[in-house]
Amino acid sequence: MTVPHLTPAVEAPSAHAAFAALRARGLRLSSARRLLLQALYAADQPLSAEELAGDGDLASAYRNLEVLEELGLVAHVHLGHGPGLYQPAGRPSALVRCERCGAMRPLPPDAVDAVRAAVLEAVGYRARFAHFPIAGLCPPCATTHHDEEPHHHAHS
Amino acid sequence: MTVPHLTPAVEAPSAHAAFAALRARGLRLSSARRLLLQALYAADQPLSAEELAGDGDLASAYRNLEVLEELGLVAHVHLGHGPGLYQPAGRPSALVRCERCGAMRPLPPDAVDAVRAAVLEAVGYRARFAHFPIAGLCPPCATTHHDEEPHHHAHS
DNA sequence: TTCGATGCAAATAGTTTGCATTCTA
DNA sequence: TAGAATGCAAACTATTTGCATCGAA
Repeated sequence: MTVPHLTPAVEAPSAHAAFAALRARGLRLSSARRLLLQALYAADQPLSAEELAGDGDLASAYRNLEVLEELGLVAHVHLGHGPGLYQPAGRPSALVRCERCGAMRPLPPDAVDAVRAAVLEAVGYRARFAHFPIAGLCPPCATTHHDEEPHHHAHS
Repeated sequence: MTVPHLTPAVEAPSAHAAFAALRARGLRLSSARRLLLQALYAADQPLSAEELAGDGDLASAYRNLEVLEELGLVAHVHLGHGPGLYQPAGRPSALVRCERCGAMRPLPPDAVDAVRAAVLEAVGYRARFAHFPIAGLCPPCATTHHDEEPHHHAHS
């Protein structure tokens, strides 16, 4: 097991680079792993273990994602509800997510810095948004009357 | 069902005030509900449905918490993993939580304002920390070597 | 004496684990 | 061919739902 909480990211820029990183660590490149990594790098958004597993075994997908995360090749995010979502390490930055319609947007680095500074000064914590996005309301949802329909698909 | 996302809080200041709010809505004050509300108001920290249910039925506890939340009497927070935690509405403010040891601290209002302003300016979202705390590392955990033991109990 | 609320059981979603088998290095 | 990784089944946690019974108003 040994799940390091702050693994220094290996950050492979592509599926093939990730293959190499795997071999370098003495791990084996099985077809399941290859497919999973290809799906991961091909996606332009974080995907669930189930989506990444495709037709393959879900348990294996979770096991592989865990390994890849320990290696620092992969990172996951927890949205409000639903499954955790995975993506290549390095991409995450900080996300802001609408609690009402689920719309997500990356928070620009300077804003991240401002938030970090405010939190650090106030309580001494080093804020991290890699695993949990900042929750809020997007402009349309914030404007809309509170008892109407959400603008897209609803979450909590 | 009808789970409003921005219920204007009724905010009863005590268990008895909550009893009154229930009756005012034409709802019944069962013993299960009384016990749950008493546990909720007696606690100085958010508790899980299981903790609040005690010896009583878990399903009923969830059902009651849902009702109480719709009424605006109760609010819940999602920590990293584990069950959702419930507390009387009005208390939540914004929490900062250590991803490593789980230590939580309230974020003072001026810091909350600073964070909200930064997020609003950057992406136009109205940040809310009622359901999901800000994740980060507390001072001791941030200092500690990354491969050592967490300072308390570990989470993700 | 209603109908709201309960308690138990069973279903669901997301994730993890045990274990015999398969396949990579 | 050793042992890493797989695939299937079963266990687990958090939560929800169906339904017959009970009890508060």
